[in-house]
Amino acid sequence: MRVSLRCVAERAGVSDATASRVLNGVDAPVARETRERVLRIAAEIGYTPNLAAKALATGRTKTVALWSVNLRAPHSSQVVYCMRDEIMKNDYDLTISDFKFRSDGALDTSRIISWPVDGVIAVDLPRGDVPGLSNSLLGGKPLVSIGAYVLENIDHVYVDFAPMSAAAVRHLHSVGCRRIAYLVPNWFEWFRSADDARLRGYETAIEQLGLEPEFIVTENEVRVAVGPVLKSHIALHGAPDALFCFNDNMTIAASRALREVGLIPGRDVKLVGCDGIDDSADFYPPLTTVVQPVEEMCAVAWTFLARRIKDPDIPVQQMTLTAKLEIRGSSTGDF
Amino acid sequence: MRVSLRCVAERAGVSDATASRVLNGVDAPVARETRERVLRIAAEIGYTPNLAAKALATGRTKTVALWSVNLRAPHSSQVVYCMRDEIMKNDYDLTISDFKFRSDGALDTSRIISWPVDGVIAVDLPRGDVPGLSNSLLGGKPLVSIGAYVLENIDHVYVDFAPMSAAAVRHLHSVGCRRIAYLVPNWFEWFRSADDARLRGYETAIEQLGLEPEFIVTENEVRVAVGPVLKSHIALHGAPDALFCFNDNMTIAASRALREVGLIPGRDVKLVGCDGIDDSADFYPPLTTVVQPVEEMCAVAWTFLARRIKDPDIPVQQMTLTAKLEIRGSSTGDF
DNA sequence: ATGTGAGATGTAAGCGCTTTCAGAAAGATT
DNA sequence: AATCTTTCTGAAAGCGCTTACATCTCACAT
Repeated sequence: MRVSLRCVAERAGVSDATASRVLNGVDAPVARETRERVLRIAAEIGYTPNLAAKALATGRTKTVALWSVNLRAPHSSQVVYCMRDEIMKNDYDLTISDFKFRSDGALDTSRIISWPVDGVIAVDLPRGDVPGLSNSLLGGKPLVSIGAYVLENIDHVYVDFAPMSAAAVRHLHSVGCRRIAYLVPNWFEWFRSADDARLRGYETAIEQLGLEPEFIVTENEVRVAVGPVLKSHIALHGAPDALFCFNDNMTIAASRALREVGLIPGRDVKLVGCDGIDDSADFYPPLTTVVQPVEEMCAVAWTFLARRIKDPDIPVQQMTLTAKLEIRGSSTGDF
Repeated sequence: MRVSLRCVAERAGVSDATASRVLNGVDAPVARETRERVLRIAAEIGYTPNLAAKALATGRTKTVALWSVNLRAPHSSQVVYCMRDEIMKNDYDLTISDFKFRSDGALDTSRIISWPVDGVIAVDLPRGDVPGLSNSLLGGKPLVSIGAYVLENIDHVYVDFAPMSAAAVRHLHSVGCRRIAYLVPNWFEWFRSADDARLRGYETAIEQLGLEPEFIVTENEVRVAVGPVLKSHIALHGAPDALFCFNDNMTIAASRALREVGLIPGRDVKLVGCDGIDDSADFYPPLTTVVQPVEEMCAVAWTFLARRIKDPDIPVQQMTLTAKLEIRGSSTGDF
């Protein structure tokens, strides 16, 4: 039998109500003596409140859900952990989940809706078409999204890759590259339709420089798929001067594949990736990468969520941040 | 106003009890017609149960907490994600949290205890001295731990590094290394006292081979600390033939530092790491590493937890698994 | 007819907590 | 001394759900 509020109350010789007042409201009018007695006894018998009961009674939990597409992806986990700090700093607790998809492919939101949390932060929401999602409320729960795709009508922190992917291409051009290919997963068509900013930046810059766009598209399972696709592309068309990669994992996989066909990554083929994973500077060659302003994203997201929790009726909040290009050996050849 | 069970019941013209029976018990005796009506209406008005209420009423949630030291560490996240699959495969839900420490340094377990979950799986529990933890119950909740340190009296899946770290040392010896140093974080003293199996394996093998043990100990913050420490060690004592590294992150950081002092990792200094992070094969040189049998660990842990949830009084369950040495270029020089 | 039991449903208590409301005690004000 | 405040505390309802237990209705055997 767990120790409940009533246990504390009984031993202290007060009613549940009083015990509850002591254990929660700092401001509640309770005699100093009573308060101390209750606190002492609670500590003595090791009382911990039953959160389910508390949630049921109050409708609040001081907990938010952090919801991510794929926690294992380095970038998601960066955001998730930064967001976690932000949330805990603000004295909320959190629970982290992957998105879950139903068999029909739709996002399964039921769990989030049922679960006793005060709000949800969604990292890299896949597209904007979450059923039941409207106006920053997911089944009545405040929701803020963080990601690199434009979403409308919901609170959203948007990271615009376009300027920096264009900058990356120009940078590659400036170090002498003329055949700059975009290495991208085969959600490609989808990226086109979703107006992916990386793609937009790439195409804009390529055109401005008077170059030819070139795409190397890999199968879904990225890490293992990059090698074969890249190698056969090279066999057919020869190697490009440079690879602009959808993310750093692809850069790393590409790097290995290049070596396997006798090319030195960073020398023979320059490399730029995206996201700035933790190992990027320690990799060999050190990776040039377009990093997202993770801390700022998280801080803004929290602000948005806190505001909406306080008042669900405020207008939609959106903010656009830009990424940053970190230049290292993999694109300069200097390592 | 959220839609509640009662809403469904009212519209269907039945009592809450009946509605509840329909929505839960597959076996409950409800007229086919009634059942269908209730289900239809529930779907129509988009009913989702209030988990807090459910948890309060039943004392169960079909949810387990996954508790980790540092989710961002590659190894933890491997285990966490594998464990996640295992849990979801068994039709449970999960919530993931980092360990939280109180200001006095003790583990803060209150949150886990209060939170409505049926059990907890702790990944890499720091030592065994969790207050309130006894006999696989954490404040009355079933708990299973997964990790590389011996814990007593609690359900535990133990990964024994000793045989494989000894094997790693012998392997390095067999490719010609004679000065094989152990690169380890400065929790070192602690590892000694905790009888760290990596260390034990290392020391055993070194002694058997008649070699001198050599330690390179880094400051807490591993990723940034490895470089300076390793470089100054080399400046003072010259470079060892090989580095046995506490984990793959340290291998990667070491690798960079070696290059910075003009040594080629994998050629001039052989490298073996631990954990088998996702990028280890794609790294340059490809990393030799001692991998843990993550899937098996998770499967066993789930079995343990499921059993204890069903019956909290069964005797302590423990199992020892061994790691596996994956040999790649960083130790053979062949890349 | 009568009894029996299975099947279907409703009633009500209770899970552990918060919170409104009202009442008691104590002090302040006239 | 009577009244009014203020301070403190308890009673009780209710959050949304489950689950014994009670009830009622038939179909069927006797």
